[in-house]
Amino acid sequence: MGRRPCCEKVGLKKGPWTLEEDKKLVHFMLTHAPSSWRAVPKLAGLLRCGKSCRLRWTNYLRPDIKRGLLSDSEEKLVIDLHSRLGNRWSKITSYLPGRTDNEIKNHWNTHIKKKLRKMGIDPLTHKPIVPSSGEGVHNDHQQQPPVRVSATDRKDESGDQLDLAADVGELVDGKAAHDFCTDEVPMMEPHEIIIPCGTASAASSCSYSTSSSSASVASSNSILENNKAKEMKQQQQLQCMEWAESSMSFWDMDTDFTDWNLMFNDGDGLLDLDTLILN
DNA sequence: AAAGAAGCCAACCGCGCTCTA
DNA sequence: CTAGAGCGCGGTTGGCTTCTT
Repeated sequence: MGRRPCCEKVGLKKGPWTLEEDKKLVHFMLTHAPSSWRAVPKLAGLLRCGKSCRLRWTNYLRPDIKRGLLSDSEEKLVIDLHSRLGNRWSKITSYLPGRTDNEIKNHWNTHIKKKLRKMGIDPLTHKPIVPSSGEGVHNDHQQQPPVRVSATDRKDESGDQLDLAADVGELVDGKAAHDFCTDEVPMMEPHEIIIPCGTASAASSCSYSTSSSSASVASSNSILENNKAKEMKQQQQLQCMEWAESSMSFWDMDTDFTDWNLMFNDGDGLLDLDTLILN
């Protein structure tokens, strides 16, 4: 039995998003609390599939996204997390507030991999590359990459998040033992602790989690739909609407989206939404 | 200045998981 | 218990930009 496509592909637009589409999606997301992504394009007046909308929102349009190059400390954190988690980008991203899994993944593939190789570290295994005669610089066959755990295995990692969080804390404190040579990849110093951009009250008061880039509105909503969370939902929807209303002035001004980077990212990559919104 | 190569990243694809009826 | 719907995730691709010759 073949899997049905996520939506009827006929007549749906693909490829790069236009300014108009972005506007529609952002406006919709800020003014509604959609219960399913499937319904989003229809309700927002977009000729896109729900999946495409979710991707565009989570990877590009979300207000709490921190754009621009990863800082050194972020990069170090990614490297360390990758050595522990492997290619579990969403997991890695959850430790980098404001970053998206797609962004981290791209950055890993285009920058960090090269950097590590240059430093003599195998990006797969995080072990020093041992040049062997007759073969390339890689010794992938000698070292297994971080074990990719199955979903069922992941269930057994119930304490994973907390344990790793503690590890990251240790990492920040410089106490953790590392799989790779710390001489070559300096660890984070305490002063390098990243202050989540989500501390901007505007972003954090909204239901969009800043602790996990993959925490989409949909996932938030699926949680919120839970009876146990109804009360929270009402509260968060109110907060979200407050944010939306206050921020809608952006859209009323015939906003040029190219200015968004400036709006949501200052030179340090830290957001100052409070200032922006309150003004 | 032009052409080709390399780099980069947004977006797509499809699998697997969870939830629900 | 089962099947279907929907979502999240990771891998891959396509096309634009920048660099090199």
